[in-house]
Amino acid sequence: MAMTEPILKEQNILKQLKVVCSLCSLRELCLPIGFGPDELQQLDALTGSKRLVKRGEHLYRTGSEFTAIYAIRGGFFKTSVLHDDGREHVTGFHMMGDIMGLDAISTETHVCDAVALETSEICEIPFDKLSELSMVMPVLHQNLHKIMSREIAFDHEIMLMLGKMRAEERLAAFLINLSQRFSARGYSAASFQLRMTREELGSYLGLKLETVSRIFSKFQEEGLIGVQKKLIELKDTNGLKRLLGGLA
Amino acid sequence: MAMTEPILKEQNILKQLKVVCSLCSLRELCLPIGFGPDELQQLDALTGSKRLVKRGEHLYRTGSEFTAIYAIRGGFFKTSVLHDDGREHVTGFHMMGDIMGLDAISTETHVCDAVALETSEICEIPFDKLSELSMVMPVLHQNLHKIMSREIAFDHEIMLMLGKMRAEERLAAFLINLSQRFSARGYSAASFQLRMTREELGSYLGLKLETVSRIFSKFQEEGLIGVQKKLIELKDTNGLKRLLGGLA
DNA sequence: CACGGATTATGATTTAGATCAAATCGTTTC
DNA sequence: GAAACGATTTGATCTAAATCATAATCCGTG
Repeated sequence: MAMTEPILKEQNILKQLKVVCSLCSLRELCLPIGFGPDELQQLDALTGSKRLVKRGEHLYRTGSEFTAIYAIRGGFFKTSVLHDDGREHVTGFHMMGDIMGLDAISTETHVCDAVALETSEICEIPFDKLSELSMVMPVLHQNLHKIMSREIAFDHEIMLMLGKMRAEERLAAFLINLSQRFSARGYSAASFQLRMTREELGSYLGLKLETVSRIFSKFQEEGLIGVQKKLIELKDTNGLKRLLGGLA
Repeated sequence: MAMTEPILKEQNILKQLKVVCSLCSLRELCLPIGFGPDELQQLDALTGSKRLVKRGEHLYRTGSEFTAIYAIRGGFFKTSVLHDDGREHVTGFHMMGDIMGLDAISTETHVCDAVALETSEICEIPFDKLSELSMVMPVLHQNLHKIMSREIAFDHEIMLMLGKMRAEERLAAFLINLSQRFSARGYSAASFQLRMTREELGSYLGLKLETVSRIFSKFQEEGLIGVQKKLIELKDTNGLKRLLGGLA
């Protein structure tokens, strides 16, 4: 066993290497964006541990042990922090191609809740395995760095939004960003279904649900968007961008 | 040359390896916190490229090429985003032991300005060299992951602050956090000098400078803190923590 | 050390968004 | 299909913080 195990391990690593190479060609470690259907099928085949998370279910919870990061194959998640007094703050919305759980590497404990807003499919990437692989695959940990770096830069944009923008600017910025993210994934940039409630959206934007609702109505009156409950249609994207003025 | 270069390169890497090993023992890659004077001296000796940045000078600017990350040896920095219309948003304050520039890995271009708020000393860590080294030093890139992960988690806390807290809560949270950071570095937790203006602090907290000033006065009246211009004395830390209520 | 610009403190007023309230619409459940 | 609950819209009022305004103070520089 002492003799065979290293060899087995080597073979195992090589096999995984191949897997991850494909993954990487599949656009930077599951992550970035814009999977075609073919690529998704590849992804399925490669990452053995695929899992279904039903609407309302937790992918992980604050305080639970960090063992893996998660690439979203399809569906929609929110991440949030819950407080003693019951208040919830939504820290992000995550969709196909996004990676979740990176903020837990430092403490090895999850620091937020991740909840599926619709039934979703994720691939679980055990972090120890990923670390092992990145040692023999420089590209892999370069990509991991990039992913985390991007998240930091994006968070700074959100901080800017929360700290400097007025309510209308925040909602406009959100709609434009969401539209771009859908578009990058091959969906319509002009028309999409919101997966979160007005309250969750308000929590993310630092607004109350009534304010979100009012601004949706106002944007609709002004012909900027069409709103039918959760179905949003961007009718005048440039108009929305103009709202942002000097910001973003 | 084709024969000797690989050997030279190998030697070079080994030499740097030693450097970085020491760096790591020096508390996770320059970074974490709490350098003693001895450790700092070691640090000086190890990282050849030490640099002085005078008060008001830029360490890097938005749009400039990303070549290195920076470990602060001493001093104080702010990072900020500047907008077309002249508005500035401060995204963070950074002190001894902090690492700056990680948000630029993704785009290979800096996405914010870093300005010294007092004359500061930094060690520049060329990123290509660091990447090279992390390939032969797993610990190194694990630490890099941890550092970035921590930054993401911290940013989420700031998002919470900006999105959910009232002005007094924000300032209380800021003072407590700053106190803890000073304390972790061996300085007094109860008494410290602010390096930023009320305006910069307001920008960071999503408040106007007048509001910051008023709340400082209010906290002083209530006996929570002492304020003499930039010198802050925490007189009732528990009182400040109580202000945060359920949050943080 | 005196000048001038930056920084801070504080008062008066305004306002964006929160809060309170109620009606409507959807959707899940029995 | 009716009841019950959650989500959304819209209106009326309130309030925390912004804005406007004016001193007072600090600090760098000639």
